[in-house]
Amino acid sequence: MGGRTTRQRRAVLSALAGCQDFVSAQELHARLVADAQSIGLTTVYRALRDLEAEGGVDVVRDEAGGRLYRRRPDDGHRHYLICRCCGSSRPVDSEIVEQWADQIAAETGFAAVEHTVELTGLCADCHTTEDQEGVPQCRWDPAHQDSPGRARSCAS
Amino acid sequence: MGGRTTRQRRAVLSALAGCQDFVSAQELHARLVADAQSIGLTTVYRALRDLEAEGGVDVVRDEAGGRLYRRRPDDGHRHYLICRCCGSSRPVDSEIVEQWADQIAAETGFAAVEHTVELTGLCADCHTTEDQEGVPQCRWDPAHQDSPGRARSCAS
DNA sequence: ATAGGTGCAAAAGATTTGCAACTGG
DNA sequence: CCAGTTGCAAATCTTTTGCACCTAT
Repeated sequence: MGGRTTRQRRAVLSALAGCQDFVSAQELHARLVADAQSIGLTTVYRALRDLEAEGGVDVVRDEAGGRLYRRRPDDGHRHYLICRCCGSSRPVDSEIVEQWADQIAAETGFAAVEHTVELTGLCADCHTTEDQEGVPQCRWDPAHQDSPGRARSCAS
Repeated sequence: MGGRTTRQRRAVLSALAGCQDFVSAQELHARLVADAQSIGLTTVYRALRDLEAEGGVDVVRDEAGGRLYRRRPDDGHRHYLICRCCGSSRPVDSEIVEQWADQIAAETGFAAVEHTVELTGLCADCHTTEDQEGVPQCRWDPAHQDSPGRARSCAS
């Protein structure tokens, strides 16, 4: 990344690397603090903002509109399928969608067409678990997951 | 819609019908007030929240994560191509994406897969206008459009 | 030395909620 | 009548900013 190499930036990068799935700035900060790292929430926000600008992370929004970040694979931007229950995520092949977007661009005369695609569902683990009495309870919504499920998605 | 038929609900529905493009709760409220309608912002939020729950509107998020609403065509949910400059929107054919999403669901074992797709670009009008010196200035971002462009998208 | 980075406290915004007053059916 | 609606003020919550103080380079 462009900026200076500070202890804090390194910590954010490292914490991000330890996450398989999407995390919010707040979550990442909480992890860092829990890991005895001294860093301000503001700094985490700024580091993630910069990383986003540099293309170092992929971003999605949670149901409340908040940003969730995930380190971007080396091979460029990707789209993900995210479990609404446990928060686990996996990149999906989106060639078709990319082509579709290009085609729309050509047909409509719009320029600089960009696309956002988010897939959410319930992963095998989550919908297999016998709690299928109606709608699953844990949701991919910050308000309902003050630790459960999503936790498993990061290393230490 | 389910609830009671009050003057306010009717006004919201009507204002929404007069909009071709996506509007925020705040914008809709401003329009209503400008139109001499007496209605509280809170009420507009509640009406839109209810409409969303009933499937009466399509929703997208602006760059800041805020919700933007648009009356849903009678033939079910759609995806849109929105101009980042003037805010105009048009439904696009997304059959391919729907199928793609279904296929992903089948391949991954995820259940209840839902998708969000947003296409943004610069419409013919906006990128034809000679202001092509570099990046267009007006953006599909609430912070940069305190009236220009987007205005044209609603009737009256 | 010095531009860039930090972090606290405060600001900003969008949306929600408590609650008492109101009203459609 | 009375459960559903309203609207104002106040509360939430996430993200941004002002500013004085640090620190890689």
